Amino acid sequence: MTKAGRAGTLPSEPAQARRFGRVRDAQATALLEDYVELIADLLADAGEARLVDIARRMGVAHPTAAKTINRLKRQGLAMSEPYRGVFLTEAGARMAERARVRHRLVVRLLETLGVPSEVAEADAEGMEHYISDVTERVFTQFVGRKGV
Amino acid sequence: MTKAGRAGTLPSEPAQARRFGRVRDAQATALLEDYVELIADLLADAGEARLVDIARRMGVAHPTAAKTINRLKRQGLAMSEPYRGVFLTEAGARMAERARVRHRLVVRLLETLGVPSEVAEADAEGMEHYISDVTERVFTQFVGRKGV
DNA sequence: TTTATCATGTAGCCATGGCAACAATTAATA
DNA sequence: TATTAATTGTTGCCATGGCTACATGATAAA
Ligand SMILES: [Mn+2]
Ligand SMILES: [Mn+2]
Ligand SMILES: [Mn+2]
Ligand SMILES: [Mn+2]
Repeated sequence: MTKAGRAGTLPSEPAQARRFGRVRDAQATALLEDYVELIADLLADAGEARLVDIARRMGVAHPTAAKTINRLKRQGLAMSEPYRGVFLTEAGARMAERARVRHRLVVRLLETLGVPSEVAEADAEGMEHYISDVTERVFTQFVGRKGV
Repeated sequence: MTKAGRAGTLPSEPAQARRFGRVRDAQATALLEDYVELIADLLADAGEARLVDIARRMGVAHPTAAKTINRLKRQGLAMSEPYRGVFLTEAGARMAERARVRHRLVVRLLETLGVPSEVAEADAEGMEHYISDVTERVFTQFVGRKGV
């Protein structure tokens, strides 16, 4: 037996496996997205993105930030000379821009639904990485229809 | 200089660090939540939760699932005897229930906004772990007002 | 121009979460 | 019952993403 049950709430095995696989993929890029987004913001806002500032804003020790930045460089998303600040490649800048758009969209969606700004910012920082293109379009429509 | 800029889009340093810290915390428990939720579903649906089935549904190799289940046991969320299926402790069952509620809520919210069911299920699998209590309440209100 | 401070780099440690390969046990079938 | 198949366990590998401690380079103060 053990196979019968009551046709429960479980999705099909391949479908569920696919979903969890997509979550793993998204998780793998989530941190990189946050880094390039932050670097872009620092460049725009302060003219440079220093390791110390990146580390402080991410809330991690500086060697942790250094390692992640090396990973960005290996993946062709960032560049830097020793003891100089960090810059984004074309690809990095594109990723940052997409991340920024999605970030602000999710914040706006949450605020439109009535979530307080501070909470919206906090929750968006996690949620933003798991939104598909389809959902992104739906969100855009919704915040357009409602708030301005 | 380098400090001036144009009072840009950046949040305060401590606020931003706090947010990223919360994201890291949520990420750390995300996988555990998915496992206990799946185990609960398998128990309800098939009467037992076997390692093979868990691994297949998670889309990972069985040693990967075995390691995660050991972690669940270490954290007092699951129990199992060698070569028998996996069960949840009180704490594990509670976590599963909360995960299940949030999962379905996020799916319903997305569907209510007009996201197709299949996409809603996929996106919810990632988003669900980053929703604060406040946002959860807002979502509940919203789907209550709208849907049904 | 020394000297002190600050920023960056580097090494090594740990836990997580993937994998493949092989061993041992349990269940199914011949 | 004996053999085969399936399940579970175990080991060892890798990359990621945290940390501390220490070395080195650059900047600011004395
Ligand atoms: Mn983020
Ligand atoms: Mn962001
Ligand atoms: Mn999930
Ligand atoms: Mn879930």
